[in-house]
Amino acid sequence: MQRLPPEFFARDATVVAPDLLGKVLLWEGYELRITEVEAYTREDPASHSYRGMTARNAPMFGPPGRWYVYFVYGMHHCLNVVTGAEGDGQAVLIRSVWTFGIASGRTRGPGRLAKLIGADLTWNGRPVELHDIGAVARDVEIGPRVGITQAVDWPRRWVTRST
DNA sequence: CAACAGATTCTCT
DNA sequence: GAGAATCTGTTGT
Repeated sequence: MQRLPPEFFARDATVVAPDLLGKVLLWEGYELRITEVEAYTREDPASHSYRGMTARNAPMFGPPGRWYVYFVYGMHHCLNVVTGAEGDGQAVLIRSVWTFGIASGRTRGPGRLAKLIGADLTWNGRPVELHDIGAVARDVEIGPRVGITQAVDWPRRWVTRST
């Protein structure tokens, strides 16, 4: 079990995203293994950072390896990891994880994941603690992202069925 | 300032 | 497939 170093996140979101599959987030003593991610970069029309920095997306322009949590639809929080170099405005959205312990299974959607682990706006800018347990994600599929209307066809979503 | 769309999810049709 | 819950950012009058 090795904690991912800052250098891990200081790469392009499209490179970090697939590399995050199989990595582990420790929460309340349980291992949450990442199974679905999406990459968002500055030149992406669907990215929050596309039109520059605002109060909400400011964490995306901060140093990599920190959390970027935003509130959408007046109801849900979404959990992202800032990537690239400071000022790049990149992030990887963590859409779902595989839970062990309580009830093993795949979480459904980024909103439910954030609620499960209690992620909210106070997480913004805090260092990310993810671990490499040596697991290799298998059966990785690349496909279109979810819930957007711009650049829908950009292959920037990665999913693995392995646990 | 009003209108609308949005990196969501649940419920009913 | 449509609607609700209801916050944030963008665009237009």
